[in-house]
Amino acid sequence: MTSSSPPPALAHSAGVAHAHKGDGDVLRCLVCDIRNRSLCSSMDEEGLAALAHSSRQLQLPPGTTIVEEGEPALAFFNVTGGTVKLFKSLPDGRRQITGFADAGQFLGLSTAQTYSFGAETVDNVRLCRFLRPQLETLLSDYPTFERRLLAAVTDKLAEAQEQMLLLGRKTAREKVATFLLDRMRAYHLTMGHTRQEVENLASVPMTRVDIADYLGLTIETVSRTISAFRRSHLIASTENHRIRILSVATLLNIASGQKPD
Amino acid sequence: MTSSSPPPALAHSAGVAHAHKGDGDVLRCLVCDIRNRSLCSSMDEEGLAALAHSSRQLQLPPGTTIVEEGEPALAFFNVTGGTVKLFKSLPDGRRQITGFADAGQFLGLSTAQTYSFGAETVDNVRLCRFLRPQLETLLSDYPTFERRLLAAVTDKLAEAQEQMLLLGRKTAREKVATFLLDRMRAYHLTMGHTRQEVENLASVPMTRVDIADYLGLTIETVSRTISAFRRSHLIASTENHRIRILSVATLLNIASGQKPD
DNA sequence: ATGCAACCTTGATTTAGATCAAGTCCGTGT
DNA sequence: ACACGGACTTGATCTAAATCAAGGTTGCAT
Repeated sequence: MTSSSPPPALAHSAGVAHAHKGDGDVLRCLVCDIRNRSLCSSMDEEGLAALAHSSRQLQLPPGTTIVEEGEPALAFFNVTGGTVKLFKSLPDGRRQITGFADAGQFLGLSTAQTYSFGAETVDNVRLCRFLRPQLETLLSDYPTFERRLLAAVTDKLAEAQEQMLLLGRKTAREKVATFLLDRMRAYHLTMGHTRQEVENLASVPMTRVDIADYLGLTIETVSRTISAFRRSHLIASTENHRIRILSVATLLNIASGQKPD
Repeated sequence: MTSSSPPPALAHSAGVAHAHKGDGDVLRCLVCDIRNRSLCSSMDEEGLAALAHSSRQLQLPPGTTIVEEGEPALAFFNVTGGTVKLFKSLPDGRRQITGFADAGQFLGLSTAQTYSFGAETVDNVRLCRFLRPQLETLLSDYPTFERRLLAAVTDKLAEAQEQMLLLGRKTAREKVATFLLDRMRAYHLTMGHTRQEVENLASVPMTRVDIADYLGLTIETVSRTISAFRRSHLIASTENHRIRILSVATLLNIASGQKPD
């Protein structure tokens, strides 16, 4: 089983310290470059002003705690840059990362009074924070926004089901192949569709520990499997947490459970 | 890896054949006994009439296919009796059951044009079927219903994250203990809270194959683990797919990852 | 009441991935 | 330039759960 070292755990207040003023700039959401890949695409110009008014923008360094398991669920977040990991832990430190939220994804929804999961930045992260009462006002005032959120949560649920299939029934090899393809898709989504066929890059800002805790493996198995893919020329490492995928088709076959290599 | 034999796979039409007329009885939802444990609790009397008008009630025998992976997502369902299993499969037949939907639970939400999962009855199931356009009308006409659905999907997502922790990081023993406690809670929820402390029963209508495919184990490991619990007097088998839990506290300890037995 | 088929249990053996154990690589600060 | 620490890789060994292999139980249909 894998555990992570105790996180730096900056409190909410630390995030607030980094917060932009945000009171005057009704334009913030209007000029947001990833708006159309997020919930906010459901808003007209007036709605965007309301969003800007209801939220504060935070800029957080790697390893910052955003949400702590069991703490009161006070806020909802929209990631506008970087990557966040969401996780659940067992008392002895075993940890399962339940997802990575890249730019355009939301996090922090809860019907309970407390969060049932933790969230921490992987790299430098920008996000918009909505306090719960403000979010609820938005949902009531903008039915298209609420409908969009319902669709987004529904998609997250389908993703979670796919991940359950991976965790319960895929081999280490299949898990890693699936992960790399997912990270390629994440990269294409956030970078826009510029030259995606030419590049086939996957962004992997997280450590081996995080990957292992996401796939239900150990870091050694993740490392060995990636090495094996590299030896087979299915992938090639590049600079800076990037992996180039040399054979998408083969990796797709592996990821979906076909025999061949 | 585990696979299931090809299911009987009655088509939608089979379900329709069993359908009640439903056109006249505006009272159906009003008199529904599990209404308050479901989405429908968000509706006033007028809304309940609208629900009855928008849905058809189906009665399906064990092993009936409700939703087929990859088929057009035409309907949404509310389970009013019995237990449904939801699953995803790999091409070679490996299967992961992503959840069991007992009375009061919904299934069939999808933003995609097709279902990304399959659903099949475990025992005798009663459910209400809403076609997509009808569901969308209801969501638009009854904001409290939509809000309730959002909350329900959010809860399902939290459940899915809990299951990812189980699949990725729990031992066989911990998985089975968690499952038994979950089934006890499911039983208490559907049976009302009559004498729950006295009884401590879990309803387990599904086969070992289903349990194994839900927990990411083999049937042999599930069987051995349940036998071991019985030998340790943590549980006792009773008649008819019921298991009596003799030591909830110990099982809770095991389920949450503490060492002892 | 008997026979079949599906389901479940138990035992023996194997194996994928975990654990244990060194290293290597790389970026940062001095 | 160098050494310190964190992240990663690679190899050797171990083990929890899978696989293989019989039986046993149960319930239903004749």
